[in-house]
Amino acid sequence: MSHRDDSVETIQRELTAFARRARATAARMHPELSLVSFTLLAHLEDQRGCRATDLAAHYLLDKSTVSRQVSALERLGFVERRVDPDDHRVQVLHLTDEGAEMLANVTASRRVAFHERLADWDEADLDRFASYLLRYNAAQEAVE
Amino acid sequence: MSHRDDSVETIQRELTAFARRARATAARMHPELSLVSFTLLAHLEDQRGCRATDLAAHYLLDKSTVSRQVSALERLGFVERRVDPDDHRVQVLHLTDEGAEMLANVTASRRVAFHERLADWDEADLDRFASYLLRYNAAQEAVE
DNA sequence: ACTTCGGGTTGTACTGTACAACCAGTTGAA
DNA sequence: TTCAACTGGTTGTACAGTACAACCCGAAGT
Repeated sequence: MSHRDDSVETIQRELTAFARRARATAARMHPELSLVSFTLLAHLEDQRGCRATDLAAHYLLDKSTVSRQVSALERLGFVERRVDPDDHRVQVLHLTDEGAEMLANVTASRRVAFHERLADWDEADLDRFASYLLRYNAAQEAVE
Repeated sequence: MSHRDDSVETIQRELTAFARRARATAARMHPELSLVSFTLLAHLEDQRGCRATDLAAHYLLDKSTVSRQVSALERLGFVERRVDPDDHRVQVLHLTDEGAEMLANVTASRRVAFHERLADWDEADLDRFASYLLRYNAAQEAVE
């Protein structure tokens, strides 16, 4: 097996290991906000509101899944819906103040965790690692 | 925000994005073998058999979860249990021939997928990406 | 011999997910 | 202008994966 194959094998194995663990780790760290909910809230913040359909398309989720997730987030008071006056079918979703606050808390503690894990990396390595992940995910997105 | 913070932020975001997608992608690619089942089978192959408890410890899963996963894999004919003659409580799990074959098939097609995704990477980048992932996961394991 | 320990299973409950059927607005074409 | 097709969203249903707690059984140490 070539060195190249070897590297691909390692990348495959390690990314898989990471994926397997990620949800459980997130759940342990933030029992109050699942990885998916967190992601959806972050997207809402990022986009300053969007439609449920947009979330579904962006994250490759079924619209029913998004509908239920959003309902849960609404029940928790983290999200509110505003009917679009131009098209009464659509509900534009927005973060509430509580949602924004919760998101900020979770983001902050995630940030701390990541910083700890990466504390002994030098800046050049961090930079390269980040760019590799971006490149990998961009390629992934392109084929899905 | 420093360049360092920026890189950490990106790493966090991209790893999270990857994790979110991994299960769904795996399920689409291999409806016959979930990411978890695949991982368990791979571990069995790697270790040439082990106990359910070992799987639970290694993957931070509850023993009941492993018990059910293993039952499913046994029903599918991919795994067999052999009672340990020295301790009648323990069942040593082994891949069956069908299990090994299925694992080989899935491994092969996963390998192809990863090779495609990484086709235009040069060898030095692959090598560094692999080593970064190893380093990251090793650090992660240490704290869990 | 009795207690405690360790490996494993079962009951139960919850989350995340998909698919299909549906409802309610919107839009375009006959 | 009306009706069919489309679009955004919800609900019914089903399933995988997971955890926790209660339990069973065999092993080990006192």
